Order: sequence, then C-alpha cells, then structure tokens
Amino acid sequence: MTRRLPSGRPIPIQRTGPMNLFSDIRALVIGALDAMVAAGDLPAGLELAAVAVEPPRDASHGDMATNAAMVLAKPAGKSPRVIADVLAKHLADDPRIFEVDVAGPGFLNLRLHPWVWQGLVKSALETGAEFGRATIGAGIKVNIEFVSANPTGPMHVGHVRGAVFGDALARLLAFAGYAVTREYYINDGGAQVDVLARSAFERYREANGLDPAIREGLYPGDYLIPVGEAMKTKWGASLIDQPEEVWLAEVREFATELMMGMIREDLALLGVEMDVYSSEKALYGTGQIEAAIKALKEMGLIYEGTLEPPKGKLPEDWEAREQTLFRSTAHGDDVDRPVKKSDGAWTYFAPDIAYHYNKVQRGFDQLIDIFGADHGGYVKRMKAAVSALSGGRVPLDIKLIQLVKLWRNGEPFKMSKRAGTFVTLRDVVEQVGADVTRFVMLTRKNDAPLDFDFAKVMEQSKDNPVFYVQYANARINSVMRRAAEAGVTVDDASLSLADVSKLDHAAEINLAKKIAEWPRLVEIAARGNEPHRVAFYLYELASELHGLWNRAKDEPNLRFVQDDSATTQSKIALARATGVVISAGLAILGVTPVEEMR
RNA sequence: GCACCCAUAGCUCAGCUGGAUAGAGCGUUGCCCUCCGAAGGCAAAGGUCGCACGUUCGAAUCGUGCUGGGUGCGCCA
Repeated sequence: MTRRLPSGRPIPIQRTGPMNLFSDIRALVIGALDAMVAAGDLPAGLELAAVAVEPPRDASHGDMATNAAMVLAKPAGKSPRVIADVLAKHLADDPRIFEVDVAGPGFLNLRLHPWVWQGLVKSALETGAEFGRATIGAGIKVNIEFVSANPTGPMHVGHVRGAVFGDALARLLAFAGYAVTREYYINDGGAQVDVLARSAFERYREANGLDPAIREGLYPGDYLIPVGEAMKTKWGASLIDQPEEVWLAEVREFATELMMGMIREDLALLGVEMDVYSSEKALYGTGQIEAAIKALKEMGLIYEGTLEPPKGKLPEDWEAREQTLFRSTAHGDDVDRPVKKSDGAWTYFAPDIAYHYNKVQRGFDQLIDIFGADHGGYVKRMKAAVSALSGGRVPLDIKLIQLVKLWRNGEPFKMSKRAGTFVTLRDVVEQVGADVTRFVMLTRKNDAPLDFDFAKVMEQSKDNPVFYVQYANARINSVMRRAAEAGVTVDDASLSLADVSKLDHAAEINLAKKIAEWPRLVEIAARGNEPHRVAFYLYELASELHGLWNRAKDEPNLRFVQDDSATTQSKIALARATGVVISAGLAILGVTPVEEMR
C-alpha cells in the first residue's frame, strides 16, 4: 500500500529513511501551523522559534510532545486549548501519527505508528556510522584551543581531562557539521622556558661528568637527563664554561623542542592529535603583538593609567604605578587589564591578545578555549579582547575544566614531586588504558569536579559505566556470532532488508525509540559544547539493551536468536542498529568499542 | 572587598535554548539463579531541587538578594 500525504500525493520513498525524527515531526508541526495561518485560525507573522518537539519526561504521555499551543497562545490571543484542538486535527492527518491528544494546560501528546520506529532501525543500518551526523554546524569554522601545557616537562594527570574534553568536543562538533581545527598554544615565550633551559644545562653538566647544581626554582625532574645527554651529543663540552648569555637562547630552543616532542607523544598515547601548534615566542619580534595592541589603541581601548589595588587583600609591596592598560571594561570586564608591566615589558596577556587576534584573522567564525578552572579569572578579559578585535563578530566560548581528584585504594592522594606521587599522563594511560581514561573523564560536566579512582575505573561490573557500555556492545557482537553460526546472514546490507515489522514488542520499540534520540542528542550536545551528554546517552542506550536482554530470560520470544531465521534476522537488525549507535557515540568520545569482554 | 564556578535522595551525579507526578547508579530493605553471558535480575523505601523574593499560564532551569564551598584578583605564565 502506498502511503499518501493529506494532499493525496504519495510520500516519496526516502533512500536513507528518516534521520532525526524529532526535527521531522517539528517540521510537521510548523507546517500545520502555517496551514492554520492560511486558514485564518492563527494570525500571520508569529514567531515560531520557541515551538519545540521533545520526548516527554513521562513515557506514558506518548512518544513526543509539543508546546506549540502554549507558547503561541499569548501572541495569537487565543487560549492554548483552542489552538491545540485545531492543531491536533491537522497533525492527525499525517500518516506517521497514530494518535494525538491534548493534555494538561495545552500540551499536544503524539503517538507514532510502530512502523515509524521500526523504519528507524532500517535507517540506522543503511546510514551506518553516519547515522546521527548533524548539519547544524553548517560548515562553520571553529577553532578549539586546548591542552596548551607549558613545554617544560611531560604531561601530568592534571592535563588529561582538558585534553580528552577538547578532543571529544572536536569530534562532536565535526560530527555535527562544523569545520573544526584543533590547536595547541605553546607557551614558549615566558620566564618558564628560561628555567627549563637552566635546568637542562645542569643535566648537560651532569652528562659531562660534573655535579649538577639543581638549585631551588629549577625543574628537578629526571626527564631532563636525556635532554642533557642530547645536549652533550650536540655540543660536546663546548658550552660548559660559557656564561649564560652565550647559551641560553640556543639551549632554550633545543630543550623546548624536545619537550614538545615528548608532549606530542603523550597526547598520541591518549589518541589526541592537534591540527596546529602555535608558538607564543613567534609572536615576539614580528610586530604581531604591537599590531594587535595598535588595533585596540585605534579603538580608543588602550591607555596609560594606574590600577586601584584590590580591596581586602592588599599585597604587601603594593605601590601604585602607571602601566599600559586595556579598557576591557568597555567589553564587559570588571576592571581594565594591564598589557604592559611597570617596567615596560609585555604581560602574558599581551601575546595572548595577539594570538587570539591571529585566530580571528585566520578566518574562524567561532573560537573555543579550554582552560583549567584556575584560569577562570582570564575569561572576561579574553572575551573582551576577542569581542573588540573582531568587532563583536566572532564569539569566544571558554570552557573551564574542573580538577580531577585522584583516588587509590579508597584514599584520596595529592600529587607531589617530593613525595614521589607525581602522576604523569603516561602513568595513567599505562595503568588503565586510553579508552577507560577517556570515557571516565567524560562522565562529568566540564564544570563539575571529577573523582578518578584507579581501582574503580578498572572494575568489571555494571557499576562501572565504561564496562556497562562496552558490555552492551560485546553482547551485540555475541548474538551476531550466534546468529551467524545458526546460518543467518547478518551483514548490514542483509539486515537492512530484514522484516522489521516483526519488532512489535513494546520492549523492542522502546529500544528503537532510544536509538531515535541519537541524532537529536548530537545536536543538543553540540549546541552546548557538552560532550559529556554523549557518555550519559550511551549509558542509557546500553541500559535499554541490557533491559531487553534480561527480560528475554522470562520471555523467550524477545531473544535475539530464534528458531526461525527471518525472525532472528529482524531481531539482529535491532541489535546491530544499537551497536551502530554505540560505535558512533564511542567514536565521538574517542573510545574503541570492544567486541568481546575477556 | 570584587569576579567567576558550584549547591538536586544517606553517597556520587544526570536533568534538553523554562514544561506535566524531578531521574539514574551506589547504599538500604525484600524477593529471584535448570533460562541466548548471573563479571546478575525484579521490586520497594528514600527529595521543602541551599534559603528568600521576583518574572511567567508554568521555574531545579531565568532575574535579584542572601547562606555555604571552590577558584582567581597589577609588577607569574
């Protein structure tokens, strides 16, 4: 039977099937509202942006709910019930709609025919890994700057969360249709790289058989020993008796480069790859800082002045001094910020302004910075600078990443170089693996602190969300193997032709409904720059699958593998569609799906 | 003193550009293993969403003011 629209026109066969059912149904609602305007039931020119179609909180209310009648009641000057009643009649004409009812203050609850959900299983199989890919990004060029750890040593556990978050956000936005650039800002222009050079020089003396003098304030880490040896290979003993002025710049560059090599390796261990590495040092002496400050000056945002001392916590050596200041208060900041120290040298903020100016000039439509929570004080001034330098065109979103609290043997512990409890990124990845590390780091909102317990994240039980999700995928693979052994063809092409109308049990439809939420979830997560939503969704999806599985103990007709091979195939299609979404979700988190639990 | 972040069940946390009776896991209590994988399953109890006003048809969600915790506040990066 050919399905027809209310107009009588046959519904065109969709090659890929529905993708985002929620936006499809929202389009249906908008269309119906337009028809109501045409029929004079609603005034023209209504703002429809607030009309939403969402899953109801309580599943007993139906499959989807729309608030259209309530948000339009006031502007239309009609009671919500009146609008809802007419709208319901329009919606009921659509072949996908099984039932519409008006509830509460004017909600419209929709129930869809089972074939809509069953068809979605097919869509997921046909589109495979692309299922859920969104277009809301519309090719917008977004730059995500993250990690940006100082190039003075290996990455430690404190850097891991930001690295994982940034990378997952990049993957998420790419999946949502943005053109994403991952970028690392190398802080190689400040005093800390001089300290690095001096520390490396002591290890160089050590490599030449002399006692290293690792004074207070130098970096004591062993990781500099190979740097000293590499210096010996390069320079022999020729630098040993030279004064610092002779070697500092050269050694600084040499050591920084080796540190960056180490950091790149650390990132690779986590599966993080940057597209661009930008150097702070490269901004000095090239006129870029001066150009950025000049641009601000031309807007009247740079002046010479004296800052008020902070109230309540007056530094002991406070002394009012005139400095070059950026009028960040003109763009939402609380006080103006210095771009030059009192001795005339640039503050750290100045090259940062130039760097963000550079990103704006490279043509990015949106900037995202990922900072540690301790850099919260920089948010307003950085936003002010970007707002000024882009003429308000380029939004800057700054995500602050809260601390990770480490637990071992049920006891919290703090990192300390002296106590030997300094935990490197490498330590973490080698102990628990990159997949577990990544998943766990993404099971919290970025602005909530996170507990990381080395024992718990490795635990193989349903209490561990990593395991729970991976186990769901393993179960899917397990039933597919069994089905194949029973002689059922289970490749995606065959499965997408399976008779999905056999999936008529409520528990099966519920799983299909959860799958249907995936494209919508991608959009919501991308809109808010919130990759953690993917992790929570995957947990819920896994939960639906496990629920169906457990239910099959009492109801054998729910088992994935049945005597009849056609029935098996349709049930495997559902399992496989779930697997497709789990794999797609894990790919956004940067986690490898496992096929078997061992 | 000021700014930013946080506050939801005994614990750890979700909660969708404001939506209906606020959810999950752990823990507690009670049942259940001949069953595609019991490294579990089913069910129950458990909440003035920190407090108070306000906006709204409707507030955990938005605004203001408090309380409590965290982070930061020129001459570090």
